[in-house]
Order: sequence, then structure tokens, then C-alpha cells
Amino acid sequence: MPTDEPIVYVVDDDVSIRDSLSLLLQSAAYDVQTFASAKEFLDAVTDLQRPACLISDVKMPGISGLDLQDELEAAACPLPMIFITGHGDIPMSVKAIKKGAVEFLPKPFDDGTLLAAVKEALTKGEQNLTRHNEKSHIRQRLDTLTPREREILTYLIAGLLNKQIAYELDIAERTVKAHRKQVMVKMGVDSIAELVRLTEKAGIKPAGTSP
Amino acid sequence: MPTDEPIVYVVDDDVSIRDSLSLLLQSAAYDVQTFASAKEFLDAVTDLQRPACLISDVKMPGISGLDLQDELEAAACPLPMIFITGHGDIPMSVKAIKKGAVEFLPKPFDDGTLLAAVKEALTKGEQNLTRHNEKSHIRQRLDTLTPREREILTYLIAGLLNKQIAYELDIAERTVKAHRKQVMVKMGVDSIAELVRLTEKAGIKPAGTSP
DNA sequence: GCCGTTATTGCACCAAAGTGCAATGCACCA
DNA sequence: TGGTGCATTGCACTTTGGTGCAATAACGGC
Repeated sequence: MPTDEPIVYVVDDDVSIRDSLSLLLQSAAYDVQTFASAKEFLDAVTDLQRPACLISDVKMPGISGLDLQDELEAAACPLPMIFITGHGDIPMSVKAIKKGAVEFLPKPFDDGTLLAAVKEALTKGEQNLTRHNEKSHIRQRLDTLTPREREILTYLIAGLLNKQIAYELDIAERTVKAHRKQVMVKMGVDSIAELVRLTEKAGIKPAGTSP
Repeated sequence: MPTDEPIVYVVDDDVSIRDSLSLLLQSAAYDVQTFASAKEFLDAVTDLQRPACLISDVKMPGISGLDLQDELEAAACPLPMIFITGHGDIPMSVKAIKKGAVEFLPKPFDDGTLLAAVKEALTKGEQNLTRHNEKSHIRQRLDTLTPREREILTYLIAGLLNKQIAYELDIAERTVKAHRKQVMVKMGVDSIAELVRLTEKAGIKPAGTSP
């Protein structure tokens, strides 16, 4: 499934820009899909599993490119963006890049520059996708844990002994072992080392971390 | 020691800029040190343990601000930078921010904007410093490991059993235990969970990771 | 050739982790 | 009211991990 062909989305209210970009990108063997507005794009794009990036004009009627960036961020949709603009300024570019945009290109730009940016964005996009999928897969498994198991988990990754966990929770060591077993099974790991690595990726904090 | 007062370095070839910035920053209760060139700055600043940030002009005779950024990066010196410029353009700002600069301010800018940037930079600087110190402390401990211990370490954080490690390295289980003990002692941890967390921070990869 | 470091291993024993089997109590739902 | 999921625990037993004590061996340096 990671062999999906990447796609480049183009959002610009100027049809001539859309067409020329489309042509350029297709000549570079990329799949392309164009939209006349941010809204149109947001309504149409649902397949978040395909490697992709987004080229957007900054200034557009309705939702601007920068707003679109915010929307995507709010939707936890990590789609690498390339901005193009006719009348952008430095503060605008700084803001966009600081929020994670890959490039901010003032028009006119040359083809090579854009293609380089697209390449970079797609690379980043695949990494994002991989990381995102990994994370959601982990969270999915975390959700199968019962509250108690979830609690035990935080003690496990803190490195406590069964005996210590039992004391902390005021339960029998045998009970801890039972939960512990379930945690390992449900999370699909067979060592504490793996468990720690998984939970780190998911942002789970070990018990007793700065209360 | 984290109670050190932060300092703001200013590098600009224009003395009037230096003076006005100095005044502004001092009025905001920051320690300030100014330099007329990047070279002067690089020669003078040695205390990397103090929370700090750097405000630099982009265009200067000799080493430019962007070059200075490269120099600092090469020296693994994570000093958050704020660029100010009279004639900067968008590609320049994009490049600077992508390389980690905190702000890129075209002149003229208002005092509030600069002070906000300084505040942000100093916050980032402290985080950098903390992370950097933590990392170097870990590496320091890693360096006390013998080659064999270092090797065992990678198997430990991969979650292998003593028995398995012994088989992999074709040595006795008792030997693995001996090394294992040394690793734990030297790294100053008493659980595999902690060991995994430490090595993650230091970028150590577990054995058997995509060879 | 002696010494320190590193790597190695055996034996015995205790502590901790993991397992199989089984049972109890509680809350919630149909 | 019986079924289901969750939390709990005991007992007995095996597997791993960890330790103390001790010894051997290779290597490099002085």
C-alpha cells in the first residue's frame, strides 16, 4: 500500500495558473488535481492515505491559503504545503514556514524551483503519513485497554517492579501480573523495551512524571 | 544553574542599530552584548551554557547573517536567531526560517514585535540548552561503556532475553548478565524502561534495526 | 615480564517475571 | 435474572533476571 502514486493538489482561483501548473506537474509525471477554492478542496479531498502535497495560492477569495493551512492543521491532516503568491510579503512567508509550510514562492518562479519544492514536499508527506499511520495504529491498540490496564501500562513504562506497582495501587502482585499480561498481549509486544518505544511514539507519559 | 540570566547578543555592522537595539533590550531588562561583525561575535562568545539568543543583520560585510547561521549550526551550537534586514526578500526569509531561525524582521519593525521575538527565542533557547545538556550527559555516560557493553546495550534495548543475546553473540548467558549489569550501572539506570528512554534521546538504535 | 583493562565463564542461590487453573465480586445490560 | 466484561486474587510451578565469588585468558603498555 505504500506504493500508491503520489498526487499533487493545486488550489488557485486563477484558472490559467491552475492549468499551467497542472501541465508542468503532469509533464513531471505527477498526478494532479486542481481546485478553484480552498472550500472546494476541503470538500473534495477525503483520501488522506495517499501520499500527497498541496500547492496553494496565498491570496484567494473566501478562505485564504494561510487559513487553509490552519484548517488542515486543526483537522490533524498533515499535508505538506507549498505557497505561491503574487503579492506576498516577508512576515507572511515567515508565518507560513513557521507553521510548517515547505516553500513560499513569490511569482514568478521557475519550473525547476517548484518541482524541487514538490519533491521535497512529497518526501515530507510520505514521512508524515507513515508516522501518522503508525501513531493511529498504536492509539487503536491503546483503546482496547481497560482503564485499569491503561493505568498499569504507565507504571510498566516507568520501569516499576510488579511488587512496586502492587504497592502503589494497593492490589496483589498476582493482579498486576494479570493486567501486565493483558497489556503486552493487547499492545502486541513481548518486551518492555518495545512497549516503551511504542508508548513514546504515542506520547504516553510514564507514571510519576512531574505531577 | 538554570537560574542564569539570559543574554541577548546583537550583531550588526551599523552602530546606530546596535545602540538602539541595545537600549530597547536593556529597557526590557535583558542583558545585551553587541558586536560589529559575525567574526567578532564568533571570537568572543564562548559561554554556551548561558540561555541566550542572537539578533543579527542579514547583510553585513564579511560573514553574512545567513552564513553565521550555518557556522553556528556546524558548530552544533543551537543558538536561536532573529534576523533583521533592510533589503531582505522572501526566498531569503524562507531559507532562514527553514533552517530554524525564530524570526525574520524587515526594517523598520516595531519594538513590540522584536521583544516578542526575543522572548520566543529565549524560550526556545532554554529548551535547546536543556535538551543539549541532557543529550551530552547521556553521551558522556555512553562513552564509559566498553565496546562489548555498547554492543550488549543495543540488544538490551531491542528487548532480547539474556539467552537470546547469548545465542546471537555466541557467548554464555552468564557473560551477558555480567555485561548487562555493567551497562545498567554505568548508564545510571535500574530498569530497561529507563534505559530505552535514555538511548532514544541519544539516538541509539536497537540491534536488528533494518540492517 | 608484570599490570590493568576487557572479555569470558562456572556454580550456587535468591528475586522477579510469567503461566495455568480456578474462583469471587461487582456493575451493567437485555 | 442470567450473561458479559472487568477487576481481583490464590496456589503452584517454570523461566528469567540478578548477585556473589572466583577464575581464566587475551591484549596493550611500561
